[in-house]
Amino acid sequence: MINALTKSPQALLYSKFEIALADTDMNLKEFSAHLGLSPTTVSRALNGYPEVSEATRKRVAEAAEKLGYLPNSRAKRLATGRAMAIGHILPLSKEHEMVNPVFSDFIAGAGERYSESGYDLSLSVVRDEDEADSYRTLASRGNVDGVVIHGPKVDDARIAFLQDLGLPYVVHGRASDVTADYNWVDVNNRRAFFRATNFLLDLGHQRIGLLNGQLDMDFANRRQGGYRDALKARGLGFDDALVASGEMTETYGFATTKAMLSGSNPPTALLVASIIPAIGARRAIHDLGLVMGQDVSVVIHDDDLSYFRNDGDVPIFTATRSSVRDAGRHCAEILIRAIADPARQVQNILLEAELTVGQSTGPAPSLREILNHG
Amino acid sequence: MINALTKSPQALLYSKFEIALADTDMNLKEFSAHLGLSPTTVSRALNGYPEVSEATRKRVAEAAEKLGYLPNSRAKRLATGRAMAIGHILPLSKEHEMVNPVFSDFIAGAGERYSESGYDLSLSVVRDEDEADSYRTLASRGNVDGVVIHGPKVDDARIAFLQDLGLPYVVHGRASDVTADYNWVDVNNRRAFFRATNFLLDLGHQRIGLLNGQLDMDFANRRQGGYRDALKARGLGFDDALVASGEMTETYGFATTKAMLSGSNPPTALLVASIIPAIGARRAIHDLGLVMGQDVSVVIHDDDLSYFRNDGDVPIFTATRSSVRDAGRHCAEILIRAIADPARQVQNILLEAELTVGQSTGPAPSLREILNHG
DNA sequence: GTGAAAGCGCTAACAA
DNA sequence: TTGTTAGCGCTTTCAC
Repeated sequence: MINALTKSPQALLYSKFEIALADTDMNLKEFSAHLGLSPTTVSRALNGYPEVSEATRKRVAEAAEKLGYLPNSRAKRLATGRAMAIGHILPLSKEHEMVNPVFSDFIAGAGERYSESGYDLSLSVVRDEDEADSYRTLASRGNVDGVVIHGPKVDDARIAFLQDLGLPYVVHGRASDVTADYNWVDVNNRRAFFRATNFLLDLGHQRIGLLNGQLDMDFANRRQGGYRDALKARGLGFDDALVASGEMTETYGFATTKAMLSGSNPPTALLVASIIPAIGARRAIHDLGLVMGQDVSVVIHDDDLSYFRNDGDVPIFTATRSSVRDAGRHCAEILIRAIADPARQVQNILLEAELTVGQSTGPAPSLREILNHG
Repeated sequence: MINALTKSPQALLYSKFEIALADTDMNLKEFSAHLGLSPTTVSRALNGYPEVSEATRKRVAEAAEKLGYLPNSRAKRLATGRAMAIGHILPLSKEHEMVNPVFSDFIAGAGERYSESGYDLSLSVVRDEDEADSYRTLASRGNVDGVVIHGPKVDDARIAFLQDLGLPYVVHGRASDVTADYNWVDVNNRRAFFRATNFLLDLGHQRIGLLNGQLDMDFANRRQGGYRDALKARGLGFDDALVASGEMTETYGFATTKAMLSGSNPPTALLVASIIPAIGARRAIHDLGLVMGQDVSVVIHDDDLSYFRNDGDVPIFTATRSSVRDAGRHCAEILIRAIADPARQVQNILLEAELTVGQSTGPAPSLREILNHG
């Protein structure tokens, strides 16, 4: 097990890393000479080509393992013409420097899938205004074989752009105003908010405030649609004073909640689109001397509460709990297939959100009951 | 400005992307032939070699711009033997699937620096137990020129391992038990918690609860040291019942706070190591019928509150506010230099934390005053 | 100041 | 089933 070839005594202390280091880096030519085979045969054996005899393949695999031979990926990439990397572009605007935490989870899901297929995940952080250039450069220099589009706007320009570029892509989310067919993976935001609104309507609320994200973002737009549809289905109108949209920060939640509840005809319930502004909302309610879950009912939606894991003992409502990580995995899968077969039909995945606490159908439970996990 | 070479009519609609697409991908041979120069000269011109005449350099640069010639990075990487990529490994353990949101900000900072120097950021998500293998593979296949170590443990094994591997690296944080010299960028966690504790001591508190992270993590260990030192300096002992450590979730903050405040000799103040458990702590205080900032003083530490931006109108205390993004930038800088000059002396950067609300020195303000931003 | 030629380490036609 | 040969698109000696 332990092989102290080039290891320092210190490194030997750590069980987790007690594996022999490769002697010295070796290339295919040397490795194949060592085996008395041609580089071609060895390459074929290692890459699973069918024309290699099983005996040879086994011998090669064992020797590679034993000698620690790993093909140089730079050479492989040049020879095959494939980058073996997927690009994720993280645009950073000057106004909101904030990075969406959900991004981490998505990346984690996609990353797992990539490594199964030997793809690298190439992350570029670029200013908003340089985004187009980045895609072009990525494609032109052959740095990536495909990209994932994050945070699509309602009329996102990147889709047409990448289509023209001929670079395979998947959209995490959708762009409602783009009519073309393209690969996407999205959560059913409309339905999630429809149900969350219904949940509050079932409790008897008539005036429900909505704390939404920025409306140029497609997901926020769809969420508002779900909210509006639920009200409409009960014959209730859409009151502008009860609908806010903005960047989802704690400050936003605080200010908006305070303003709504201090208004002339305040809402009796709030539907908050993310846990972050909900923190601010909770504070605002408290500051006004009101009690959450009594004076004001609150339903929180969040795409992924894993970080805020509450194990059911914290009475915040989760209108939906869809796994962002799953979305990442799906995007990766679709993209890997699209790269392998560019003529492939586009694929769309619509993930349904879960209602984790309470039910939006059946007899309406009292808010107190739900707060006590009834 | 607008050049519709190969663009679809649809793409033309979007002003942000109204730049001509490169005709078709062109290689150095074609490009240099087009210029009536040898590939060698063109390569030299583009890479800033001194022996090229200014006239030629200018002509080449302009033609490259005009024709949209970009060198193929796969070929470049093979020829130079450099990956032009930095690896970040994101270990994912089975128990806590959670991805640290701070990671996003760090990555953003580092990424900006990387792109200035043409480096890619290669992000690998691997299971905890495969981490060593990942480093080895990354190095051996030549996928990256260096790596950043995240979340070091007190006696982190990766440092010795990478040292043996000969792969340049920087540690984001430190490993207290590792005596060797190595590149690191860290925040002065000890001092931050020393000051935060003093802040509460100055307000007259004698029993201060600490909600800390997992103690095998180096940063948590140092934080506890700062807390302990502050108490010691006032002749106060360390009460085990007042010190908790665990994964920083909302649940943890809720349960720990409830337990501490329900104890026989409860604390009058809490020092919470992150905003996430602080959300749970706030709830627990409220559940017990206590008022935060009156019955219990709370100081929150957080490495980066940018996401929870409170603009000073939300009375949570920020004991420190160091920019994780800056740390990322520094790490990138050090690593890029280390790659360029492997014989370079190690570099260490210790960032000081800021106290953004209140002061830990001078006359102690009343808690009410501070809550009202006095 | 410029060019010709030989790699970088692999893959993939084409032969055998 | 295995080997020979010619690239992939750059960089980089070495010669002019």
